Amino acid sequence: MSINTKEKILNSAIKIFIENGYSGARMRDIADEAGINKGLLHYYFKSKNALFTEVIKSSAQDFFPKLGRILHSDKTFFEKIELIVDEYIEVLLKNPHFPPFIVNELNNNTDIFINTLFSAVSIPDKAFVFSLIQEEVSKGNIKSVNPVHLILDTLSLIIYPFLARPALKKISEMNDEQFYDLMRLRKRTIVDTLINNIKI
Amino acid sequence: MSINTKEKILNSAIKIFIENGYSGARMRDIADEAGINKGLLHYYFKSKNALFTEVIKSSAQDFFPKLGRILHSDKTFFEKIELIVDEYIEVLLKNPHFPPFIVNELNNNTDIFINTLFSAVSIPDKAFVFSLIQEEVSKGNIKSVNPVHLILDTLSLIIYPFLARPALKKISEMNDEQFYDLMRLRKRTIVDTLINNIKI
DNA sequence: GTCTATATTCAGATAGAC
DNA sequence: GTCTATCTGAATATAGAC
Repeated sequence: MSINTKEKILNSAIKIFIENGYSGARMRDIADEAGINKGLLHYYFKSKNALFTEVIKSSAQDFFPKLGRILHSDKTFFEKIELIVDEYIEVLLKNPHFPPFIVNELNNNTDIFINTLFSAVSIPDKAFVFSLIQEEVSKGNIKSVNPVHLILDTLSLIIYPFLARPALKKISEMNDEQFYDLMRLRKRTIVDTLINNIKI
Repeated sequence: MSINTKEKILNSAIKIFIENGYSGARMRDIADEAGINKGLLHYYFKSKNALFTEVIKSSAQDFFPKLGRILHSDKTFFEKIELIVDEYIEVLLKNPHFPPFIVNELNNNTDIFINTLFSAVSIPDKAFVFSLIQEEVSKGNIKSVNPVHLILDTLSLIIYPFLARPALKKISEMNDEQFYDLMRLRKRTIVDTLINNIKI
């Protein structure tokens, strides 16, 4: 069945690319993972590059739309922070290989990668996020902060542990389950750190 | 001159490996960068892998020893935090490609990479860092915190912007110089965030 | 649509002249 | 020590049978 096979290839490609990066992933492995042969792979996707583009588009769908919905919701500012931390970490726990994949491609293939990403999903608008923060400042709800730093703080605290995960596991002699537990506990810690830093 | 050539190769290799990662780096490019040919490259370094090992050893020397010296110094706890943030960011500003390089190799080649790293440089001892933090807690100088989270907070805030650098530059329409200025200002922000979070 | 077999390309490694 | 030329192997991509 045509559609089924294409789906199967795409899912296998997501897995292999995300685990190994572009240059580390082999068409051979993707074909094996999908239970088909290399020829058929090229029948559905003209080239490795074309397949990769589809993978970026498809996998990024899980991440950014959710973020946008929270930012545009009618929750309070502090509730939004809490929701972002909670949901982002949950998504990453389900896709722990995603952050290193993004970092790697972003740094090795910047322009192509960013353009593909931007054309595939809607990234929350910078100006909108800035205005959200500045509004809270002028209302006197939070300290006067540079929005760039607040955004960087938030992303850093959430994402970094997933990038350092192999080192963290090795040094702390953790298994996957223990890493999982640590990150779920860390949600509270991150929210506290962020709020401690901006509350009046 | 033998020694000079070997040095030249090593410096070129550091540059090429760090910019492109292991699988992205080509022996051809390293030879070109060093102004020699591939044959000579293999004369000095038996294989790509052997050369890579030397690169890891050599480049990691800049990072970890400095950290250890600060931790073992006789400064106060808060001064140590300030020094670590300051010096770490300075080193990274001089080597902005280093964090994505480490993250990539760490995630694609975990065991070999970590073993090579540990054999090359002395990473600050986990137990020692923990005891530093716990001592401050029992002295009543800082809140009772889980050392793992404090260490993760610190590393996250310092390192993450260098991993997201290409995206940050693109979204904020920054050039290298502006990124540099942002990170120098950010030192103060990071220290404040960390201390805000642990002070009594 | 799916397969096998083959062509092509490219990077790592070696051999051998100077 | 340094070079050029060549070998080998691996991975992407294509051709063509079924």
